[in-house]
Amino acid sequence: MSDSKIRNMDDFASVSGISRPTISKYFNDADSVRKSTRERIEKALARYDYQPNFYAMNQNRRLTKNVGIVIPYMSDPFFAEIARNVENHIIAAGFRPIVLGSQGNPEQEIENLNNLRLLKPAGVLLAPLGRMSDSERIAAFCSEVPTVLFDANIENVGEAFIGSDNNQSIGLIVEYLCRTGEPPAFFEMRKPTNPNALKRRNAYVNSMERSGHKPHLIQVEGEGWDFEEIGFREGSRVLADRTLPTDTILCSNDRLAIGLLSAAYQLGLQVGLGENCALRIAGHDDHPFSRYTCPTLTTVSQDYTSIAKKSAETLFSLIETEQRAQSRETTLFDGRLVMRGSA
Amino acid sequence: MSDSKIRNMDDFASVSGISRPTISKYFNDADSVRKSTRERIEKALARYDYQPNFYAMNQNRRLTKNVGIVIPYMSDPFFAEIARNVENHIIAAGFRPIVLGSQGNPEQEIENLNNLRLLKPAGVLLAPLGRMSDSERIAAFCSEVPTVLFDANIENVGEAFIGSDNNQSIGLIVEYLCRTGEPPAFFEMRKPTNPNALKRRNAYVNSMERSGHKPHLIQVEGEGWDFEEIGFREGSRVLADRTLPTDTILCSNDRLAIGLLSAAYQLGLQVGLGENCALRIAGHDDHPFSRYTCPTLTTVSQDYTSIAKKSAETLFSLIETEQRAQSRETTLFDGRLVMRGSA
DNA sequence: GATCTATATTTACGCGCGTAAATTATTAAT
DNA sequence: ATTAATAATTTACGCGCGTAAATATAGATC
Repeated sequence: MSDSKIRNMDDFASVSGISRPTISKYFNDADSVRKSTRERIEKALARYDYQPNFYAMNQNRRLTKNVGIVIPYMSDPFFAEIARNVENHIIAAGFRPIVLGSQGNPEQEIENLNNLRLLKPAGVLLAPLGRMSDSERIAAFCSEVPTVLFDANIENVGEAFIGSDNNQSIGLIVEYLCRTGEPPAFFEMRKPTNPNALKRRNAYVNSMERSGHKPHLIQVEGEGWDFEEIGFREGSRVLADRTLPTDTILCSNDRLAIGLLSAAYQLGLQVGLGENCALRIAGHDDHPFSRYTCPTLTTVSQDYTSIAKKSAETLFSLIETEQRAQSRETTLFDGRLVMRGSA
Repeated sequence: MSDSKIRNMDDFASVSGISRPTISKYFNDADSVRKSTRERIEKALARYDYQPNFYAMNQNRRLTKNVGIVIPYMSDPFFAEIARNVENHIIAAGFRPIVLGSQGNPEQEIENLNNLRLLKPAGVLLAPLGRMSDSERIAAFCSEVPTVLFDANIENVGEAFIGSDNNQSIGLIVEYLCRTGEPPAFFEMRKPTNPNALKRRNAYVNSMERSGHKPHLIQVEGEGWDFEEIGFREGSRVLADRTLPTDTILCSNDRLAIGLLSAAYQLGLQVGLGENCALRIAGHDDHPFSRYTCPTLTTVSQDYTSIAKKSAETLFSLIETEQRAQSRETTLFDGRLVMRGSA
C-alpha cells in the first residue's frame, strides 16, 4: 500500500507523477490547477498521507493565509470564548487561525507578535493586555502587519478598534439598578490592568451623576489577573466593614463579582432581589461562568458575536484591498442586560 | 544608532564582525564559543536587536531545545494550571515550552502533534483527550518523538505515564464522606470522555463495597466538555426528582460539581455540613474555581506540583540518555483531601 | 620566538519549500 | 488540421538557517 514514506514535496511529486512546482501551486490554491491535475493530486493525496511542512511554506511565501489571534489570557474563559468565535470566522473565510495567549505578561505579548511575524501572517487580530502593554513595540508591529485591535484599545495603534460601548453598557445596568433598588456603588481595582476598566469607572460616575445620585467608588488593592481572588479578599474586607452607603454593588467585571459573591456567601449575606436579601451584586461581561454562580449573576453581556464578526470582517477587507485603512475607525457595540438572580 | 535593519544572521554577522557559523554556534550554546567572542557577540546583540528566526532554526537542527505540551482543553483552568506548572519546569531546565490545546477535538489533537513534529521537539508531554483520542496515530507519533503521557493514560503508549491514583483519592473522599455522614452517591456522565472518570467510577464502587455500603451511580447523559452545563441541567433533574437514597453526592470531577451546586442553589437546597443543610456535595480535582463556589467545594486535590515535576523530569532523563525507556513506568500520586464548606 | 592546541573562518552544501522565466504539452476554438 | 490560449514542466535560484570539512588564527606553553 503506502510505499516508502513520503518525506517532502519532492517525494510526493514523484509518486503522484506531477512536478513539484505544480504541487506547490495546488497547495497554495487548489483551484489554480487544471481540474484533471487536481484530481490526480488528490488521488495521490488519499494514498500517501503527505502534507506540506507548514513552517517551510511560511518561510518563503510573500503572503500566507495565516491570521494571528493574540489574547491577554488563554485560560480566561472570557477570552477563550471570544477567541473561539473569531477563530470560526477566520476558518470560514479560508484562513488559518493561530491563537496565542500572553498570560498577562507584556513581554510574552511582544514575543507572541514576534513569533507571528515569522509566520508572515496576512493579518493579526489583537486584544492587547492594556496598561501594561509595550505600546511602542506593538505600534511598530502594526506598521509591518495589518492589525485590528479588539476588546481593549490603544490609541492610534492598529488599523481599527472593535469593542464594547462601556458608556452604554454601564449606563444600562446603572439605570436598571437605580430603577429597581438602591443606586449601586462601583467595585473595582484601584489600578486596573485593562483600559476598559477606566472607561467603565468614568461611565459609572457619569451615569450616576446624570441621574442625580452620588457615585461611590470602592477601589481595592491588588495586582495582576487573579480577579476572583482579589474580589474575594477585598470584598470580604469591604463587606465585613459594613460601611457601605448602599446595598447594591456593581463590579467592574464578572470575575471580581464572582469573588465578591463568594465573600458575601461566606459572611452569610443573602445576595439577590428578595425581601430577605441583604445585598445586590452585578457584574459586567457575561463571563461563561456567571450563569453558574450562586445566585446566578446579573450582568451586562458584551456582544461577543458582533465584536468577533466585525473584527474579522474588518481585517479581511484590509487583506483584500492590500492596503492600509485610510482612517482608523472605532466600532463599539452595545451591551445587553442579562437579568439573573443576583440583582 | 541602529543602522540599517538587521534582517538575518548574515546581516548580524557583518555588523558584529563575526562569521555566521560562529554566530550560529553561539545561539545554539552560548558557552561553546570563546569568552571574548561571546562578549563581542553580546555587545552587538545589545546594539542591534537581532534574534534568529525560530522556525528556520528548527528546520535544520537535528534536535532542538523545544518541548511540546499538549493538553485537551486550553480554556479549562484545571489544564491551564497544570500546563503552566509543567512549563516552568521546562524553562528552568533550559528548554523552550510550546503549549497547544486540542479543544476537545481528536483531530486537533493529531494536528497539534503533527505541527509539533515539524518543530523537531526534543520531547513532548501529552495529556491525551482520552476515549476519543486517535490512539493509533498518537502511538505512531510516540514512536518518533520521546513522549511522556500525563493526566490521562493510554495503555502502552508513550515512554511513561504520570497521573493521580484515583483509587487512593476516591477512597479517601468516600471514606471521609461515610465517616461524617451518609454514604455518597456517585454523580457522573454515562459515557465519560476521560479514562480517569472510569477509574473513579470503579474506585467508588470498590470503596463503597469495601466499607459495606451499597454503591449508587447517578449516570447522566451529555456529550462533550461542557461539564458545568451538564452538571447543572442533569443535576437539576436529579435533585428535583427527590428519589436519591442519600443526601450526599460525590461528583466525578469539580466542574460537574460546580454545575450541581448551582442547581441545588436554584432549587433552594442548602448545601453543606450544618444542621439545616439538605445536601452534601463533593468534587474531585481541586479546580481553581472550587474555592469560590457557594459554598466552597470540598474536593480532592490532585498533586499538580508532583505530577508536573515528575512528568518533566521523566522526559528530561529520556532526552539526556537519548534513548527510549527500557520499560514503560507508571507513576501515580496521591490526592489530598481538601475540606471546605460543601461536604 | 617556536610549537601546540583550541577556536574561528571559509567554503560549501542541505533543509523543505516558494517563485520566476523559459520551454513544452495540452486543451479549446477556429 | 491549424492556431491560440491555457496550463504543466524544467530549470534555477532564494528564504534563514544548520552543519561539516578544510583552513587560518588566536592564545597558551615551553
